[in-house]
Amino acid sequence: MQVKTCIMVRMDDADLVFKALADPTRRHLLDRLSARNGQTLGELCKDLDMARQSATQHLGILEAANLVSTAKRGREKLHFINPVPLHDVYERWVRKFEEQRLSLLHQLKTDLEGK
Amino acid sequence: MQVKTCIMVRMDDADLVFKALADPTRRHLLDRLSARNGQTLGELCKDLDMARQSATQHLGILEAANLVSTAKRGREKLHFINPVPLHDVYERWVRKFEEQRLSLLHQLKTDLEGK
DNA sequence: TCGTAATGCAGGCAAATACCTGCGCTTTAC
DNA sequence: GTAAAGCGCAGGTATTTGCCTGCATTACGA
Repeated sequence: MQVKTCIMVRMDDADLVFKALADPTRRHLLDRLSARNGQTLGELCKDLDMARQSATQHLGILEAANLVSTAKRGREKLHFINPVPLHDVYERWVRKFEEQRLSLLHQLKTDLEGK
Repeated sequence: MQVKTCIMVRMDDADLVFKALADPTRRHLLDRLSARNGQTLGELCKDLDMARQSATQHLGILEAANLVSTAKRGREKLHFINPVPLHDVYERWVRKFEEQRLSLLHQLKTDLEGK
C-alpha cells in the first residue's frame, strides 16, 4: 500500500479569506450578493466588465474561502453569500486591534483631560 | 512646457488595507507590533526567517496602507501600529455582512421555533 | 576618526495572479 | 430533435508579488 505525501502547503482558513478579500472584483461580487442573494453566474457577470470564465475563477476563490456557497438549479448555478468566515476573521483577528484602538482613544482622552 | 501624464491607477484606501492584510507575513508583523509597539526594523526582522530587505518591503506596504507609522530615532527606525484603518474597513465594509449574518441567524432561530 | 551597526536603494528572478481564448458538455425551449 | 442558453475545463500570457543579492548611506561608539 502506498500513501501519497501531501506536498501542497496548507492554507489556513483565515489566509483564504484574507486573500479572497484582497481583490476588488471579489469584494464587488460579495457586495452584489449582499444586495440580492442567490444570483446566477450570468447575472453576476453582467456588471463585471470581464469574461465569464474570469468571473468563474473569482467565484471559485470566494467559494474556496467559504465566503460563497453554490447550488445548481437545472443549467443555472446559484450563488449565496456566507458571512460567517468574515465574522470569524473579525472575532479572531481584528478584535484585538479594535481593543487597542479603543485603549489608545481612552489614553488620548485622559491625556487631554489631565492637561 | 511638458506635463507628464499619470499612468498609475489610484488605489483607494480600502484596497490598500485589504491587499496589505492578504499576506501572512504582514499579518504576523501587525501581530508582533500589537504585542509590543514601537519596535525597530531589526527587532521585527529577527523572527521572520527572511532577508531584512524583504521585511522592509512588507513594512512599506503596511505603511502605505496606513496600518503602520514610523519614526526615526538616530539610526533606528521605529514602527507603530495604527488600528484606525482596520476599524474603518470594518465599519464601512464588514458591518453590512455582519448584520446580514445576524439576520440569518435570527431567521434560522424563528424557523426552528416555528416548526 | 574609523569601524560597525542599522537602514536605504536598485536590480533580478521565480512563482503567483488575473486576465484571456477556444472548445465541450448539459439543460432548456421551440 | 435541434438550436441556443448556461456553464465547465484546459491552456496561454502579461502583470504583480515576494523574495533575493549587492552596494550605498547614515549614525553611534571606542
